[in-house]
Amino acid sequence: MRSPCCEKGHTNKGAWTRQEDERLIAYIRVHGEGCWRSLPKAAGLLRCGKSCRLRWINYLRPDVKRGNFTDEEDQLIIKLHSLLGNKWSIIATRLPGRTDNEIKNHWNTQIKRKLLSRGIDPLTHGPIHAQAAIHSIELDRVSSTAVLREKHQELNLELQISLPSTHLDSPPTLQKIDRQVICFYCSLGLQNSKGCTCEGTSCRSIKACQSLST
DNA sequence: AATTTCGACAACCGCACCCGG
DNA sequence: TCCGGGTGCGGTTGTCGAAAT
Repeated sequence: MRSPCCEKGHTNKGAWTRQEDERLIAYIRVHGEGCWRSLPKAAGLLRCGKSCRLRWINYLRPDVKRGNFTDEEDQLIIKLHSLLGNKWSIIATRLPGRTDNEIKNHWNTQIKRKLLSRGIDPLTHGPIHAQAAIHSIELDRVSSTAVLREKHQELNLELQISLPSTHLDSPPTLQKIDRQVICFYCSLGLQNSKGCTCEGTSCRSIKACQSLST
């Protein structure tokens, strides 16, 4: 059994106070980020390490951009979400100053609604009426799975999460740039990401990925 | 003016992954 | 190779202020 990340009985919860914020900022200014587990005690905070990390990353970090999202940012989020799904941390790396939590909240409260109002399914990024078609087909118990498959093909639904048209001639996660095959994640500048498939390809080294992605 | 509803966002929780021993 | 601690991620909940009734 894993020990809990903190002694719940001795930690504060809920909104952070100004004093707590100041303590955390002061501590990280001196000691830097890291070792979140021991940070609260060292900084004199009655908080769990996770809570400190979250507070710092999402709110106190000096490079956090606050304020409304621009249309350009919205478009980028929609585009990245259509490619990556709910990989908020990866999406956040493409929006300087924005945190994964902020983007996730913005998606759930605003972008989702915006897409729905345009008749676009926020999950598939395809038209909503096509989703309804799929649903009705799936409910059709009389049909065999083979028939279902046939129907899906007939519908030619544009519901697959696919690469932008410029990448359509490439396999799902790989695309060709300058005649070298690099993985899709690296092409987005996401070397080191979990989805990176460069392992075992001509783009094996991170250096290679970085030089190709720039 | 009081109450209710809704939206935005901060924070929490549990799980999975990574890495060192 | 396995195990356990630390950390990060994504889903969910809680809270608070604004708008509506």
